[in-house]
Amino acid sequence: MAVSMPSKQKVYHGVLTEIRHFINSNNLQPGDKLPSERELAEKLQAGRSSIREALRAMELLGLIETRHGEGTYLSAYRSYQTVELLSSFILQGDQIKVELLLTIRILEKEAAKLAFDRIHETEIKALKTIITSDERKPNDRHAAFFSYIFERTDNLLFTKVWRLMYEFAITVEDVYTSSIFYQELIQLYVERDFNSIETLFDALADK
Amino acid sequence: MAVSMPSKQKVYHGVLTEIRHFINSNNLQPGDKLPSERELAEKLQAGRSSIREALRAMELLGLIETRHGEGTYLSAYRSYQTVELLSSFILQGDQIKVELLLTIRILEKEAAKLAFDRIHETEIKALKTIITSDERKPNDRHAAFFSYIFERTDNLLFTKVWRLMYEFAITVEDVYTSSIFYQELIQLYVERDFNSIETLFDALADK
DNA sequence: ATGCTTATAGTGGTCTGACCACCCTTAACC
DNA sequence: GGTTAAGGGTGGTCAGACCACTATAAGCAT
Repeated sequence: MAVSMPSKQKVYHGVLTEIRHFINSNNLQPGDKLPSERELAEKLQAGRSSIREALRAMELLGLIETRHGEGTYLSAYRSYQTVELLSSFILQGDQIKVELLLTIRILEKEAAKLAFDRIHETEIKALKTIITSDERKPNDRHAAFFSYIFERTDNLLFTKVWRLMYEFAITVEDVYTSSIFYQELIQLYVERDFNSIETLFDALADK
Repeated sequence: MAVSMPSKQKVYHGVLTEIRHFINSNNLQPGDKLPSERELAEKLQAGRSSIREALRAMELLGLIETRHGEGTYLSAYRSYQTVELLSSFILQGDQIKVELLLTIRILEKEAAKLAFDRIHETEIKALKTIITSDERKPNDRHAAFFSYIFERTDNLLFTKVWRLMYEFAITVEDVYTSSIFYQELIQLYVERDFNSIETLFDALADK
């Protein structure tokens, strides 16, 4: 019947919070350097192992990047390696692969619609250039095509979700479609036919 | 000019891979127990601290759950605490909150459409019960309502993405809408009016 | 036999100290 | 001046020691 505060928060959780605080109050940007592990341990009054547990978790989440012999840095984006490793944990059954592809298609469809008002002559020309380029592999061309579209949705979070899932997906399967599809989508932009976007993507799903 | 294999993979990365292997080959299910840290250390020929770094990373990702004095278990879902902590890292600006809400709305709209063919008399009755229940808080009612819908999309991944973002969102803002909205959506199910779902959600976005 | 209490072993949680491998800077050398 | 060597700082890893907590089993009283 103790009245004691639970307060059982693990040290590494606290460290995580402190590091975030440090990043915010010092206004650290991607690429900036964090204090060394030993320094953090002393400053936060914790063992170095606890600091490391927090740091490794952040690393796997793609929030930081550690360079042996140099230090720990705030990273801009999730590293590819991490995504691949994560995907191997999550993408185990065949069912989930189907779901992943379906989900990606949904996101791309909505992006195509969200960006509709921001795609005109200039953008259409850029999109055409992307799909006619023979430089890239099909998956990369698909990524470049939709990256361009997502950038015009004005929704960075939406874009990040898509990108994350896309990177998951290509570790296990192909995502690109027939080149006709891209051309048809572009054609809809040319004709300013918003409502047919839905239909175009639906046809893809039934394939 | 050494020919030596780089092989600079960190131990905790290897541990991660080994653990995944262990889970797969033993066909462990959510709720099952993992070997103890000391046992893993011996089995994988690694220090306990390296094991813990891998485990903590997995924990923050919501893949496992550790219970002090008991052991480590495969977890079914991400723990709430972790989501809250993660969100504090990611959701820093106001802009991203707007984007989050928009993205959630998109996911919910698509779920409402995906589940369309699986929602009839029985399901409609259940949905009505959920929104008339006064037991829950608005955010919980919203979650229950759409959880029910997402469960009928047959896309577990899609559901998980939504749930994750939803848990992010409610740590910083309200997500529920006016109760009229839910009733209108239900009405569309009653009238078997698929095409108006899109319109209904669009109206929500303009609000 | 049944139920309760209490020891005990096993588990995660944390810290310390010690090395190693690596990177960069600086000082010494040629 | 250019090259090389040494040192200090950093992450990477390990071993061992405690502590806190939980479940189980042993012992006790009823």
